[in-house]
Amino acid sequence: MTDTPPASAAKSSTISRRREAQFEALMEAAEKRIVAEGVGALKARDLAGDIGIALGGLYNIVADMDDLMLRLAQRTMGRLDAALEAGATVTDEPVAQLQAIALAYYDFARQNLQLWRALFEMRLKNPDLPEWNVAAQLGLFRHMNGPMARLMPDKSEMERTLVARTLFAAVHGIAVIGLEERLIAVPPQALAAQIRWLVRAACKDVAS
Amino acid sequence: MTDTPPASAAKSSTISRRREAQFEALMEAAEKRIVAEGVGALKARDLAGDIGIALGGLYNIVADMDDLMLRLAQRTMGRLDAALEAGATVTDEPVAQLQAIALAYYDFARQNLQLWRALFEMRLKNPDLPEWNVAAQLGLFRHMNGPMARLMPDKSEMERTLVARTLFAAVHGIAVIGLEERLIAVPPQALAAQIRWLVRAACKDVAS
DNA sequence: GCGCACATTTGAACGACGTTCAATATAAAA
DNA sequence: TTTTATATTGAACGTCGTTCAAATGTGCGC
Repeated sequence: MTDTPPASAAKSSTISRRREAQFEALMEAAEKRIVAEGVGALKARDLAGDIGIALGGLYNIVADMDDLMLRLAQRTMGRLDAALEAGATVTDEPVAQLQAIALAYYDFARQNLQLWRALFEMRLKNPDLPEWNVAAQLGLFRHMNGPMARLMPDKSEMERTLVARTLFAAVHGIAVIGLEERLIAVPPQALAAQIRWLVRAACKDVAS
Repeated sequence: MTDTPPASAAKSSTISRRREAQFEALMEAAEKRIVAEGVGALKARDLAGDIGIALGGLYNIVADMDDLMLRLAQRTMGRLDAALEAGATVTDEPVAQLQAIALAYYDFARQNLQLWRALFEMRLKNPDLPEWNVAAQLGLFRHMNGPMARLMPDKSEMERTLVARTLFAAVHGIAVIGLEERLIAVPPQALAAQIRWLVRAACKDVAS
């Protein structure tokens, strides 16, 4: 039994229709619970009850809880990817584009707080992620390729991706610290302004 | 039984000498296990065995596992604070000082990877932290006050702390993403260069 | 309709976990 | 020594993810 990719478009035989429906119901139930109580509140028994199957039946839909969480992460990253895509297409000035992507990331995190948190807070028994999950993560950076190429046309691609990752990571850090409710809250608008400023400052310095 | 502050310097009566020694042994055993296997591998039974007491005896030393982890976090933050302090005193040029603090943070994270990770990865039953832990977190920012004041003398203090937090968060994000071994590794030296660059770029832009 | 092979679903049971608490051992006081 | 307070113990409890033999359901040739 190998690692099943998220969506196998191969055979839609009626046999697995039921399974797909169960899987979808499971995902939605899990997302509801995460949104309501955080990723730590995901319990096998609760989920089985939510979708009306016996406890053991969960393991016919997903391999285990780690698998469940990785699928959820995949969904969330899919939505995040769409949000970044939308952010990247509102303008075509490179700096403004990078700012829009950064703000789209922050807005997504804020409006999907628990699901976004679940991306990092899930503690898997097996520490190394399946390739399809790593690929989805790395795929998020692709939205920066365009503006980065126009911003630093003389630099090597390696250097560009390094800078892109640094920018992305910095914005991620600002979101993480800023949305941590255990510390003093900073107004969302002020945080957005900070993100805009940092991206602008970094771009100004790096423009070759 | 109220929340006990980390170090009560009040009475060092011989009565609690034993307890202090047990506490110290417990902390060291816990840190060893975290360093070796990560914070997820902390088990009450293992720790009790490590320091030679019965399982139930743990709850005479710490209130519960959450308490244990918060104490560990306090220790780690103490060391981190010292590392930042040391970084801040190698020069007195504001930008270089901020860069040094940022690099000290990154170096600490790299050289104390698992303990540093435990600061964020611990999942507590009770989500809100005790005041002494929040205070320790916020205290880490104080090393930036000096250089920030010299860098932006005309801005309000509120604005300065906001920028300081943004910078800190950005560096934190770079460390988090950079030290995540599940993604493609970036050489530590390159990451350090990125941190230096970002701090420099931000300071250049913000200098009033 | 009947019987048979196969797939799916079930829920009791298992081991690991954090936590509790009556029983026991140890130390202090009288 | 006897009595009282304190510290330690480890069996037991509830919760968790996971397993698996048994029960139930499904499709098919006759």
